[in-house]
Amino acid sequence: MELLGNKLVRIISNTGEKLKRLSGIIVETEAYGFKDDAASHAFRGQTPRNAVMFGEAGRAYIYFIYGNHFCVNVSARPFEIEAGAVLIRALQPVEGIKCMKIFRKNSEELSLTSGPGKIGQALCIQKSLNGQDMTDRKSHIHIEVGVKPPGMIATQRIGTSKALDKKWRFVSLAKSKKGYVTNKFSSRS
DNA sequence: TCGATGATTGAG
DNA sequence: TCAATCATCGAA
Repeated sequence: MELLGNKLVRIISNTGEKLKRLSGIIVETEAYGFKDDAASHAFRGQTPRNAVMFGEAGRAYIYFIYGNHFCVNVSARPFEIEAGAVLIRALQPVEGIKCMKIFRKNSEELSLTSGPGKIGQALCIQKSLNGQDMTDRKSHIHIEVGVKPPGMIATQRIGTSKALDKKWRFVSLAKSKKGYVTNKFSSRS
């Protein structure tokens, strides 16, 4: 996927002190489409929550799930009419690791951002970031272009029971071996 | 309005 | 294997 290897950057301004910069290399993503994709939030049409998926590409789509977790997406539309987004599932932490550990309550580096909800915690993601332009380096959450990893593989998606035939989960093979990505490769039948 | 549910995580 | 936990959505 296009996003793999790029850097997700989160800038936080707390207590009026200098801006803190948290970032990580994107090592795992999942794509979600429109009406042909039953697992997508956009499947049933546009709602206030998924409006970003129908808007301009390159925006942040932040949503709250399971009562506890924030997930980060980048809106993307493969073709004019469609809606869609790419869920960022895992990062390799780069900047502000110490800070992330605080947000994540002192966990190990490998498990800091190895899951969608964990990224939400580690990067202090809030709903107010929804709709931010992620192509603008001034945004408090944005993408910086990096180097594409050599080995990328596509697998079945995780965490949803719908449209399992679509192999739209993309991971960087090298990073997955190091343990930076979610480790549920086999789903229970 | 009300009830079901989910692109998850962490503990048991 | 299972509970936590709540915003969102669709049906009533």
